[in-house]
Amino acid sequence: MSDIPSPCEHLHDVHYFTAKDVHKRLNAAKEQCRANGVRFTPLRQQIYELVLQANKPVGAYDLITQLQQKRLSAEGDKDTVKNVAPPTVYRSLEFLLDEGLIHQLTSINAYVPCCHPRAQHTAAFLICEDCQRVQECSSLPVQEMMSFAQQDVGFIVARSVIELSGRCHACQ
Amino acid sequence: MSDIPSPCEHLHDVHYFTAKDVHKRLNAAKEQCRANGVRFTPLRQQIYELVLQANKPVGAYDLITQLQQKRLSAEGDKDTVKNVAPPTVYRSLEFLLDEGLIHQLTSINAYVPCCHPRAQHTAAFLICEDCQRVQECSSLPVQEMMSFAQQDVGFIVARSVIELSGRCHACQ
DNA sequence: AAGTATTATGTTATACTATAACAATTAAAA
DNA sequence: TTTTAATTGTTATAGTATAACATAATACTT
Repeated sequence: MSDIPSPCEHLHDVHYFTAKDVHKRLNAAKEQCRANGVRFTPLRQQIYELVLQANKPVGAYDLITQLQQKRLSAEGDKDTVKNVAPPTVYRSLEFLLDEGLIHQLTSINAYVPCCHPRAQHTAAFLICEDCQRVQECSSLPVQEMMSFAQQDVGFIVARSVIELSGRCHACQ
Repeated sequence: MSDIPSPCEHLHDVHYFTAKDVHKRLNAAKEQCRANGVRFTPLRQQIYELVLQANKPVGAYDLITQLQQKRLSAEGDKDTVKNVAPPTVYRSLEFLLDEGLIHQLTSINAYVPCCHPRAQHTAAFLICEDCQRVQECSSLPVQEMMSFAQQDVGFIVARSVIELSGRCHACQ
């Protein structure tokens, strides 16, 4: 991984899962979905896998391309392969977002795995414009922002987008 | 304005400028641009004015429509009116962003006036999904997030997107 | 003031991101 | 098994943004 100091236990690279890690995540997701009574279909699993395997945030249309290629190389008969259209991917992304398995990076129109899949949680993202790596942070300052909004301003936060772009420690 | 408590001097509604306020802003912007050695052209001024006059965040294509209408009603001879194409508006928006006169709300693809036009400053935005009003906040928690990223994580922040959507105090 | 360079705007085309609407298919429930 | 519900496929299109080049306006130089 990296030699970035981690003064905060809630700060993580979101990339560079080993094959083993990916496998673990898939199983955990399968289990979580069963527990939640929702279906972790092959399509959803494939898309989650692609997001996990990427070493940088992936765009929806990247996923469309990759999924199409996967289908072409998997299928024997090329003529029966179904096309991958945007809604196919966007719907699965929405599912994964709802399950908290991935995060959307609004500022760059891309998606990354969630470091700690669990109930909806707010998080900040540090996006390196140089190496493209992303760190997810759900630590103190983020929570303070939330409580500031809620308690001091009286604003009830439903959704948050906190994305800081710049240069990560390793790229300086 | 509103009866929202303002525990923080750096918290402001970004909308509801009076005609007088708009006029003041335009003059201030003119002065600032002169000082910076950049040109505050009629087009840029018009677009800034539209952003100031809006009582909610405006999208680029809203501005295109409004600008087109303005040209049609201003011009006597309808045949010589030039069309407003996207680049026309986007380029002026970019200029206004660079000058710090407006902010971009990435999560809703819209633009709002900056409360305190000045050197680039990071700010958080509270976006009410009910009344559409936006509050700009450059107070403590935001600065803490920045210093956390920079000092504790070693991440140099170049651009930030901090947007909290939900319900404002008045809409509860 | 004329000519040159620079900046800004107009124009056309297109890329990229995302969703609506409806059909077909698959899985779950009765 | 039949019915129902959920998922996926398919076609079309909406919405956001930029590339590339032409024209026009402004600033600069002599």
